[in-house]
Amino acid sequence: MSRPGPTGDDLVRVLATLANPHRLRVVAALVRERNYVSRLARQLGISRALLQVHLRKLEAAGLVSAQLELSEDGKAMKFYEVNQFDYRLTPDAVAAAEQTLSLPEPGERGVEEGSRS
Amino acid sequence: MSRPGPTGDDLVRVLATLANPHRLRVVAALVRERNYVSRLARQLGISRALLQVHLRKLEAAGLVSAQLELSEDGKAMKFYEVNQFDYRLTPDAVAAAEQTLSLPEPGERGVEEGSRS
DNA sequence: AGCACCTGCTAGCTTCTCTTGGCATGTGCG
DNA sequence: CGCACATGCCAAGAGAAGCTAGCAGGTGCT
Repeated sequence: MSRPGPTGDDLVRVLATLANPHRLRVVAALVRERNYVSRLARQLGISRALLQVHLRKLEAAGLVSAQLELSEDGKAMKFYEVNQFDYRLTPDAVAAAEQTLSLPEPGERGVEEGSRS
Repeated sequence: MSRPGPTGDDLVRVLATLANPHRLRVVAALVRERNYVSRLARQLGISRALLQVHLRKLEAAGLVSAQLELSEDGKAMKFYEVNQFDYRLTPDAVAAAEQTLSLPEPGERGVEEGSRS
C-alpha cells in the first residue's frame, strides 16, 4: 500500500538518477549529514561543477532538497538534505509501473500473432 | 534482514538496467507470461536485435534468465522469464550500499577541512 | 526449392551522459 | 584592494548507451 505506486516515468527517472556511483555517494553523505555544496564537494573529492550537476538531478528526481541559508559570517550557502523516499523493486512493482509509462511511440500491438502453427 | 544487502556496484547495475522504458516493459511482459525472443519482440513492437540487447542486460543484472527449448515442431526457441528479486530504495539502503562501492578512484578524503572560520 | 520462423552477431550511426575548465557574481577580512 | 570562500552557468570533449540494418546458420512444411 502506502505509495500510490510511482508513475512508470517517475520510476525510470528515479532509477536513472540513483544508478550512478557519485550520486549514490552524495545521497549517502547527505544521509549522514546535511551539507552545503562546496564542503560536500571537498569531502567527496569531486569538483563543484560536477557535484552541482548531480545535485541538480537528485533534486529533479525529488530525492534531495535544498535551502539557501546565510552563515554567521554572511556567506550564502546552499544546504542540501535527503528527502524521505521508499521505492520497492520487485517484478510486480515493475509490472505495475510499466502500465503507466508514456507512449512507446509508434503503433500499438494487440495480438499480432496468428500465422504459423 | 533477509537480503545481505546488495553490493553498491550490484545496486548500480540493477538500477541502471531497470532505468529504461524498454527494459521495464520487457520485465513487465515476462512477469505476465514467459516468452521467447521473436514473439516478445513482436508483442512489444521492437526489433529482435534491440530486444536481444535489452534481454542481455537484464540477464547480466540477474533480473531475468533464459532457457533454450525445442518447440513441438522442432524449432529452437529461447524462453525468458523473470527472476525473483526485491530491491528496496530508501535513504538508508542507499547509504548502506554506498559503503560497498568500488574505488572512488584517486586520493581519499579524511577531513580536508580546517582553514577558514 | 522456396517460404516462414527461430537464433545469433556486428559494423556504424546517433544520441545522451559525464566531466572538466573557465568565467561571473557576491560577502567578509587583513 | 586582494585573497579566500560561497554560488551559478556554460561550452566542449570523451565516452557510453541505444538502435538499425544486414548477414549468418538451422528446422519444418508445401
